[in-house]
Amino acid sequence: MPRNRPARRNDEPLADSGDSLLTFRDDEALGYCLRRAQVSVFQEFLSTFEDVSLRPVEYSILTLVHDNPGRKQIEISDVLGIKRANFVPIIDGLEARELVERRPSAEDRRANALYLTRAGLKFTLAVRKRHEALETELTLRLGGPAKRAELLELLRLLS
Amino acid sequence: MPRNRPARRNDEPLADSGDSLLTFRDDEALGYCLRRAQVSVFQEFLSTFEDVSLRPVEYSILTLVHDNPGRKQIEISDVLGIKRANFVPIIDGLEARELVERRPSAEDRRANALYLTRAGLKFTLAVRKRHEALETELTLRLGGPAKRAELLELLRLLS
DNA sequence: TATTGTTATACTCTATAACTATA
DNA sequence: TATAGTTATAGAGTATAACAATA
Repeated sequence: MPRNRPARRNDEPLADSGDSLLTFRDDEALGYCLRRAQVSVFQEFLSTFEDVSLRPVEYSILTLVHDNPGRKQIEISDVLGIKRANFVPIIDGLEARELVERRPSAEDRRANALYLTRAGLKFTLAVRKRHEALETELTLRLGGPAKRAELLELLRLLS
Repeated sequence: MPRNRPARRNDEPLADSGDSLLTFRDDEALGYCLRRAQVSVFQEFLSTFEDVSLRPVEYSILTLVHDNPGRKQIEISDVLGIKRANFVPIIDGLEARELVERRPSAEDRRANALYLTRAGLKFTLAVRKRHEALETELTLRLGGPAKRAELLELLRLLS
């Protein structure tokens, strides 16, 4: 949704002038603030990886296939909460870029086993490095690793 | 995105059995955890207000118009980060439900001033009550108001 | 019968361009 | 010339149904 106004106190009266700020109770609502932070961090991800055309979901798939080579499409898509029907064109894209390979599964001839190509491995290690730098930057903004851990803990309570 | 697996330690080795859990580094990544929590809380919002067909964006608009009656569409949509073109059908819907009214603006004949109808006011006060209950429930899950404030503070640092 | 990958399709969200009527 | 509201449209993301091959 957002990209929003500087925060203001909700208990301040609304001035009468034409272009005054609006009172906005929702900027203290958990759902709204979660959404705003999530969109902001995702946009930061997008601009960080713009030059290599990498979306968050593709990054997750690459790291997942890297750490779990040979898994079926359905196993990878399940972890990410992506319907198998919607997963197909995403893998199509990664395969067209020769980062990921579909190979017939040895145990189940219905299934595709997913692997990183050599180029995919190199790419994945590189973007993972950049992702770590992004996490470090965000951690700094939060006030250090303890604050980051605190945030992750609280987010987990809502998930 | 998610609806995910029980958390596990990323440093545990991946077992060889066919249906073992996958290693998933991203479940410690800020962006991913933010997204998961946001989706979860939004889904909770949707099921809470399912019987009155209220989406988060509509709730925000109603409270915003309630607290700032007579504002132009562009002023309300700007606060929420919604393009004015996309705002039109949303207001169409709220107007069709007779919760919100477009009235010609006194000062600017290009603009629509937005107001709650009598029914819209009643509806807004009712859903605001239920929203407060939802916030209370989430606050409980976080471990109390101090934890909630902590979370909001950390989210603001990322926004 | 059930599952894997796939196609087709639809619905929501979001983004842009262009039009009109005003300013 | 710029702005408010509107329309049309295109792109993502997400959801379901159905089919072929295989379990």
